[in-house]
Amino acid sequence: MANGVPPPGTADIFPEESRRWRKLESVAADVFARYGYGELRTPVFEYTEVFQRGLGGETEVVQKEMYTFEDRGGRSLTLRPEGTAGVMRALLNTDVLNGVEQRVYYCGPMFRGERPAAGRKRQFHQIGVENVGRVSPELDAECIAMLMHLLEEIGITGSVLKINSRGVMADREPAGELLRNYFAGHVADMCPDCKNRFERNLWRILDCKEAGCRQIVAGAPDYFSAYSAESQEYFNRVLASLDALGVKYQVDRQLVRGLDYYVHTVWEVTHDGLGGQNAIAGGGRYELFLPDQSKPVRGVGFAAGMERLMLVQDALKAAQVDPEEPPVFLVSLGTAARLENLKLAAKLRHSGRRVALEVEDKSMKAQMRSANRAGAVTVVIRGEDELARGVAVVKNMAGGEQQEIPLGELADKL
RNA sequence: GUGGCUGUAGCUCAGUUGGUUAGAGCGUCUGGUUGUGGCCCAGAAGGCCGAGAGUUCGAGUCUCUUCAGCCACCCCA
Repeated sequence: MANGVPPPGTADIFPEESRRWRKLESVAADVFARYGYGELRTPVFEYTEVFQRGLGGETEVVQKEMYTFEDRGGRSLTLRPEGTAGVMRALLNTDVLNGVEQRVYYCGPMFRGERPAAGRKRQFHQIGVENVGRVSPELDAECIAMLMHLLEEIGITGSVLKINSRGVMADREPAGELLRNYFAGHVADMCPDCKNRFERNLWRILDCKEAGCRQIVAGAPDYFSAYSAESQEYFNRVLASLDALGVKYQVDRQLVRGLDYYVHTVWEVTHDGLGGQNAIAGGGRYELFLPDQSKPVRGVGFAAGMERLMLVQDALKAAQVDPEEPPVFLVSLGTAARLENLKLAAKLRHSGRRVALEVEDKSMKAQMRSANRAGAVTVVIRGEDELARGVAVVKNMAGGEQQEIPLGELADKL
């Protein structure tokens, strides 16, 4: 079991790689800040009802992918499968229900009990934003534009934005009726999943990938025309705003998305070269009902899968990391020198420098090797002789030249 | 939940029709005379060959089981 292997669908991220994660997070934070978004950190688990009510009991995520457990107080808790519900729960402590705007972003681990595959982990990480309290097509467009802006800043090119409208809740019935009447005549030819969807989750038939179902879907009536005039106008204004912002999109009437809380605008950003999991980000406008609340929280937002973003960066050879400052390496000859170097290291570190040194008794050759491997640009060498004379030898690794520096001037020369 | 592929040193992998002490490259460590890295050379450490059972005189190699990983379906980010 615990043979250095983490549980299925989880991963250890070692320092070399976690630097990439930090870079991605910091670029995102920087971009979001320009749009007025601040970070909101919420717990990784919530009361189970938060997700059950928030995401809708019919969603597959809720039905079969949640990590739910009981705590010692007998409360049912769930590891968050997505970020929005918890953020909404937290924002109940603000005035969002009265229309006061909140702009927040989050990032961190999410948990879904799926079978792992390329770009799909059980503990995966999302970076997402929520704009809550206001309802406006321009806001939806700005949110989408911000997502595309982020992708641009992290070097992801060639992604495709697909967009659609789910209408408002009141549109579901008439539009759904139109689809139901049409699909009713084709149920016999559908895949087993879609036969089931026909009864329980009609709209999901639209994005079935089964060839037979897609053919049926291709002939489906234009449900958008069954939406209210307001819903149609809302969507058209989103598109107009995107045009104004120069954001390219494809209207895709088959785009439905798996979470039940979406209304009006929904979108998804895909990128090929990821294998089966080609969605790198998705979002939309939502009305989310929380336990004990009669009014829904209204907002718009998106989430991007961090692992997938990095996979795309890999494919594009666009990985970003901040260069590390090379350390000063202290070489010690003898225990007395080592003790002095330990003190010197502490002093330099307190003044902000990166310092590396060998603390085992090693030959000078071995220490120099370590210095080289550590990428040191300057090396400070001290032995009995230097100690006695109050100097240190400073060597430049690139050119190889070295000189003696009095201790008093040492800090300035490094 | 269903299917396919794969499990041999820290890493990437070889291991011939089953045959003695299991290999390479990279990495690590130590040397190549006094206190100097990268390149080169030499040497060393490091593996119950994923686990369990079976066939056999003999299994890294064959069979079964199991676990794990990857990939696909599904679902989604």
